Amino acid sequence: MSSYESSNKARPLLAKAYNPSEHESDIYDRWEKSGAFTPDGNKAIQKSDANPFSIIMPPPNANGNLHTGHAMFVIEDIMTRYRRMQGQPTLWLPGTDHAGIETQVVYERELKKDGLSRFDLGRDKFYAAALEFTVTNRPKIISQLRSLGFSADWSRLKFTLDEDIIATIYATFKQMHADGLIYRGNRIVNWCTSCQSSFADIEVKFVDRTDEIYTLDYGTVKIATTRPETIFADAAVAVHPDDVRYAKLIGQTATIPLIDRPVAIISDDYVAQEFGTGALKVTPAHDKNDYEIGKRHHLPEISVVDLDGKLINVPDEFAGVSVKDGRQAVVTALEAAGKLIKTTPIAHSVGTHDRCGTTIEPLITEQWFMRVAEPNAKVIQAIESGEIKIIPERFKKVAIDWLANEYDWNISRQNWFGIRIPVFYKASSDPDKEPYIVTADENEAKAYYGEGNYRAETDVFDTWYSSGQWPYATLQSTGDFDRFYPTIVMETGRDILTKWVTKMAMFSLYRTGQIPFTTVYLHGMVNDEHGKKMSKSKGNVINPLDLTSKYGTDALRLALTIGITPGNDGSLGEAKVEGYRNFCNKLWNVARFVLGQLPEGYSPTDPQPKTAADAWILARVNAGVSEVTRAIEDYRFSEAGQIVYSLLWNDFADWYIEASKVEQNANILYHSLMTILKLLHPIAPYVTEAIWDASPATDSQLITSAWPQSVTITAALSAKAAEFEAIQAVVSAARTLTAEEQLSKPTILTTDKTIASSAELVTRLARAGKIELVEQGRGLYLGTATPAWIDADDSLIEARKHRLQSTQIEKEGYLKSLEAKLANERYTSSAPASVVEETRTRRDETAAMIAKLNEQLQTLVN
RNA sequence: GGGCGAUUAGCUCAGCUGGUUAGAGCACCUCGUUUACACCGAGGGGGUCAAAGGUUCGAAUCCUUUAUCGCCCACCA
Repeated sequence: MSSYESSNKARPLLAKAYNPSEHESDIYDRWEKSGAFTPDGNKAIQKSDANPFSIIMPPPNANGNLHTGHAMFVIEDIMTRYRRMQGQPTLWLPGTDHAGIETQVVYERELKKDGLSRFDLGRDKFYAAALEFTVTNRPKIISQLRSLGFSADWSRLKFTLDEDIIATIYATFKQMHADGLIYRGNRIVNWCTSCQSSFADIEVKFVDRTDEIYTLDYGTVKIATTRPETIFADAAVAVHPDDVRYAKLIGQTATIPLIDRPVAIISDDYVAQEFGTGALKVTPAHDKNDYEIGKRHHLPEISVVDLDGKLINVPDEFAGVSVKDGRQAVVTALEAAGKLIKTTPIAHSVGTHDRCGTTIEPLITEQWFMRVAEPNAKVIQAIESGEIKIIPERFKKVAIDWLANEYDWNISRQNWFGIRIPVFYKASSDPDKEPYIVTADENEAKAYYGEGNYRAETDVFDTWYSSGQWPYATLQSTGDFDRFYPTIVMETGRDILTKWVTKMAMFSLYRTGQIPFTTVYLHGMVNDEHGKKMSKSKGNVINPLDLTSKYGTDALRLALTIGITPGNDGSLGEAKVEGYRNFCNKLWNVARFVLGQLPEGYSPTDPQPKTAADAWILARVNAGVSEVTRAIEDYRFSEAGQIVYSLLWNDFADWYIEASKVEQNANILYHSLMTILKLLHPIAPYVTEAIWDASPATDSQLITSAWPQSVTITAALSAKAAEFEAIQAVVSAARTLTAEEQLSKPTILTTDKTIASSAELVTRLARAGKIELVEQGRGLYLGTATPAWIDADDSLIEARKHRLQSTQIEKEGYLKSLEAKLANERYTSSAPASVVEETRTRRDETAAMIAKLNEQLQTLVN
């Protein structure tokens, strides 16, 4: 029985080199048209008891361009393709993200070209226009993803602003609100004056900067500050309760310079005695910590910076000035008033908005918050218990630490392009009505408040509030929830572990009572060829599409798989991709050879080994199957790639194909090639499919062919395979000697009948003239376990004398160490038996080689 | 300030729970038109696994300390 189906569709591989662009788009179309990307596209090989496999693709920005981060989705494709071939119902669900604030900024730039701003359009029109802009752009990123060969089910493509997705977000908000997890508060938040919105703590990036710290005269005390422009917002001066210097001042007042307003001197543990003067000006409205102090001491919250970053509620001369200019002006005024005691440079870190780099202004504004403590606790439990597994494991701690320490989450944003928070406020002051109701339906608001008596919330959700619900929102929308939820793997960059992955887990446990995925696989960042971070300013940004157009998609995919480990940064350079292009070409030519050898009308049958080489390659391929399978199952994709690489090139091409030029076994050639194609297909889908397509004996596509199974190798087969290994050792040694001594067609002598009986094979592989079976060796000993010599005259032996001697010394040293090891009883008793046994074998082999070397050197002495 | 990671051949990196004389690709050197492949073949050189201690029969791998680089977190104005 053959595992291969028959057909006559073979198309010869004519091109001498693999040309990716000739094949890729055709193949992709064929895959997609056949339905292979859909969950039951592998119906023919689907096992009835197989577990469904699903991955949700992290949705790229619909307005964005493909970068190396997206290219890393190749890991997801590998898993998807592997599972599909394993006969599991498989779903890789793609989507795109409206990317609220980013898109808004980009689209405003577009508007600016026409001399317009978003205010010219108004909120609703702007939203509609930005949405249209996004929908128009979306096909670009999708086609870029497709060009990378990603076998996602595009028929299920979702968008973060799809109506049903939004409905899910609304339902979650409503439920959370009812459960008391959501509240509205006038609190200090991170405000970006450029984006005109508040942001979550995690979106604040601290950058190290050197600024000036000013020591100011507050009358009774001196204070140190980096923000003199906010002195007008001071509500108190705080000192540490244990600070003897200030003990008697507590309860008295200090005087804010320039405006001569007295403020209380209070004591609070927060103050660091050793910092500055040990006295802190407390500005509740413009500093997060001061805000907390203010709450503890019931201090007034005086705002002196507005939403545009301009000074307000300050003396006229500073009003309306930016924070930066205001600071300078205030310093000048302080100096003139003799209140500036000193100015010193200080290295500190300043919060900036991670998207636009603008310095964050802590301001008090009305925002929506979510209480995260309780929901997060459930996530921590799921991670700690291992219900959610994180690869690499060390990120478990990162995730847990983050979840345990997260403050209430500011979920509202003031940008315009986003999902509006489903709330209506009453416009009148009717005391009988709630100040706001939670609903997305305006009719409800109308019915509740009465026509004209309500207004809609204008804030939108933090983008992570909606994307955090992506797994179940999408699957519910496509009708796949029951079959594919929870998903199996979430594969994403380790940089959004806290921002996104933890949120998904939190929302999912809250809404579905289940984890959203069982395994989180985190990839690191892709750096340039020197391991340096890619950045526009350094000009070392690599565009994956430049590489694929030059070297083919498979080459890029291999480069992003091999040599890259989870959680660690990897490097990508043109040379690496070029190397894998060469590999693809190697495979192509191997296939050209193999397919070219098959007889007319060839129909494969089960491979039966005849020669030692046959047995050897069967064993190698079989081992490859089990190793690659295990590596993929264990998420060791780099190793999986390396194993196939070496199997194809070092084993199959370098040895077996060469051997097959002496004695051919079509079934084994064919079986080996087909198996390698399957093993490589998840990583390099195009070239493998192209070759599969040209193979004579199948009418199905490789993408939906069954993953190979490894079998138990019989003792007889492995004995036969060992014969070939002996041949390889002799051939290699002969080659080395031939090359080093620049011999031409030397004669190989051996006392081993098996080697001698493979005369044609050995001579061809070793480029030897001939091989003779002899009773007694002569000439130059090859140093192999199987006795073999190069027939040589004394001058050559003399020339090799030093080499022989150094080899002898080296071997003897080695032998000594092995013997010492075996003499050590603690070694023989505590090391595993197999390890000890191996040591014994090596000792015996080494001893045998030394004996022959001695023999050889003996003759030289004479 | 705390935490994490990295440090292995000239370069970029593998090396799973400690067990052959430490690997790969590229680069380098020497040969080679053996018709599948020069996007190739054969051979070669190159590493005291950052340093110092420790645990162990055995350490690149585990522990401690140090150094350098990188990342994350953090409320010191």
